[in-house]
Amino acid sequence: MLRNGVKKLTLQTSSAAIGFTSLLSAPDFLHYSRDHRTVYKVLEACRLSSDYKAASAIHTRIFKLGYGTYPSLVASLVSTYLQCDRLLLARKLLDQVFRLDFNVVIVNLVIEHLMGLGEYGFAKKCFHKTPVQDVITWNLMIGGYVRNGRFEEALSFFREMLDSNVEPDKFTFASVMTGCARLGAINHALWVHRLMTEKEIELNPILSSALIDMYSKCGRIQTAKEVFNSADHSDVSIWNAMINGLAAHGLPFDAIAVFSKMEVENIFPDSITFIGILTACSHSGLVEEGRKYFNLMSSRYSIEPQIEHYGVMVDLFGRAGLLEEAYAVIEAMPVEPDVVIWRALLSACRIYRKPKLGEVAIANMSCLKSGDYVLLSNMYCSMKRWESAEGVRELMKKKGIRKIRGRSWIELGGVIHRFKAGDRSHPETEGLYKVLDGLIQRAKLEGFLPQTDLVLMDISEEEKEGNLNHHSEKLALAYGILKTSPGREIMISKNLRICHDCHNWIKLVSKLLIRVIIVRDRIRFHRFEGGSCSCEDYW
DNA sequence: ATAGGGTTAG
Repeated sequence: MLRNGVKKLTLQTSSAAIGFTSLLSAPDFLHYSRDHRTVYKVLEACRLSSDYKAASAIHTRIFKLGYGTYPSLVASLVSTYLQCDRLLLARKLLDQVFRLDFNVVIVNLVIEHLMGLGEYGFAKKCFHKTPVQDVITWNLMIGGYVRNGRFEEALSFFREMLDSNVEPDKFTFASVMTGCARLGAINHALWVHRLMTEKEIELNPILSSALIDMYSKCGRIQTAKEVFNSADHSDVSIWNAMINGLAAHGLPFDAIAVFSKMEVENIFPDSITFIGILTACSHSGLVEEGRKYFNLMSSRYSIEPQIEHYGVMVDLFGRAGLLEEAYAVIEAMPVEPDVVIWRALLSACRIYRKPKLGEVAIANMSCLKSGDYVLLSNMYCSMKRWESAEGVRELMKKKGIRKIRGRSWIELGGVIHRFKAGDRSHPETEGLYKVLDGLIQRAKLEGFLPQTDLVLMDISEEEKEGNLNHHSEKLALAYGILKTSPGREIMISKNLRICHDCHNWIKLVSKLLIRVIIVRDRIRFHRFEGGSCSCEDYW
C-alpha cells in the first residue's frame, strides 16, 4: 500500500516539478539553474522516483553552487541515496557536510525522511550519533515511532527526554498522547495528562482532540466527555474526536446527539465527522439512520463522499446482511473501489455465507493480505466446504503468506504485558495458564461449547480446541484475573478483531466472575458484563 | 541566497 502511495506521488511530483522532462533531462536543466528552490524541486522528483543517476549529478551541482550545507538539499540527497540503497554514500555525504558545519536542522530533516520510510532503527542511530539534539529532534523520534506503530519505543524515548535537558512542548504531548491512545494504556494516559498540566501546556484544539481520543481509546469515555465539555468548542476536530470515540464505544445515539449539537453551535461538520457518524450507525446496525446521514452529507452540507465514506456504507449494508445493497454501493460509486471496499464486502460474505459474491470480492482485490485469505478460508469453513478452505491454505503456503498472529496486551501497574497466541514466554506463564485452564473447565461445566468451525487448520477437533483456548485475548485476560483483585474491572487490547469463540467465552466469564471485562479490538470496544456484551453480538 | 515537528479517519 505504501508502495502504491509513493508511486502515485512520484508521477504527480515529477510531472509537476519537472514539466521540462520532455525537452531536457534533469541534470541538463540544472545546468541552467542556480536557484536552490528549483534545485530542491528537481531533486525531490529524483528522490521520489529513486533516480540515483540524476541525483548524483545534482549532488555535484549542489556543491559547485556552494549549497553544500543547505538543510533541505542535503537531507533530500541523503534520503535519495538511502532510497536507492546507497547507504555508504549517504553516510559519507553526512560526514562531509558535518565537517563543514554541523547543523541540527539537517539531522532533523534526515530523521524525518527516515521515519517516513519506516526506517526507525536507522533514525535512532542518527539520533544517538548526533552531538546536539533539540526539541524537534526528540519530537521527530517520538512522533516517528508512533506513526510507525512502535508505541512503547515512543514512550521510552519520551521518558528519556524527560531525563534530558530538553523540555517537551505541545508537539511532544500531541504525539505521546496518540501513542497512549493506540496502546489503550490508561495509567500511562493519566500520567501523561498530569505531566502536561504540571508543565502548564495550554490546550489547543489539536491537544484537546488528542486528549479526548486518548481517554476514549483507553476505555474512559466518561472522562473523554468531561474533557470535551470543558474544551473550547470552536474547532471541528474536537467534535470529530468525540463523535469517533462514541462510535468506537458503540454509542451511536450519543454520537448523533453530539452531531446535532454542532448545528446548534454553528460548527460545520467535515468529512471526518461523517466517517464517525456513519461508523457509529454501521457498528450498531442503524441502517436507516446511516442512509439518512449519508444522503445529508452531500444534500445539506455539500460534502462529497470520499472512498472512505463509501467504505463505511458497504460495511453498514454488509454487516446488516443487505449484500445486494452493499454491492450496489460499489457499483454506483464514482471512484474506483479499492481493496478496503472489497474487503468490507468480503467480510459480510463471510458472516452471511455468500461464497459467490465473496469470490467476486477477492477477484477484484489488487493485493491480498493475510487477513483476506483468512476471511476467505473462514467463509468456506463455515459452510463446511473443506476442500475450498484447504485450497486457500495451500495458496497461502505457496505464496509464503502466514496468518498474522493475534496479539493482546494488558496494562497493570503501569507496565504493559503482551501476549501472542499460544504464548509461553511471560515469566508468570505457569500461574496464568492455571487460571485459564480453571476457567475453561468451569465454562465447560456451564455447557460452553468451543466454536471450532472457523479454525484455519487441517487438524483434529481436539487440537482446534487447544488452539482456540490459547488465543491471545484469553491469555491476557487470564493474566489480568491472576494479578488483580476480584471484582475489579479489566481492560485488554487486541491487534485484530476478537473471534466469535473468545467473544462467547468472555461473556460467560464476565458472568461467572461477576466482573466487567473490556476488550478493545482493532475496530471497537466490547464491554462484557453479566454474561452479555455492549456490542449486542453485532460486530 | 538556507530550515525542521503535532489531532480526529472506512
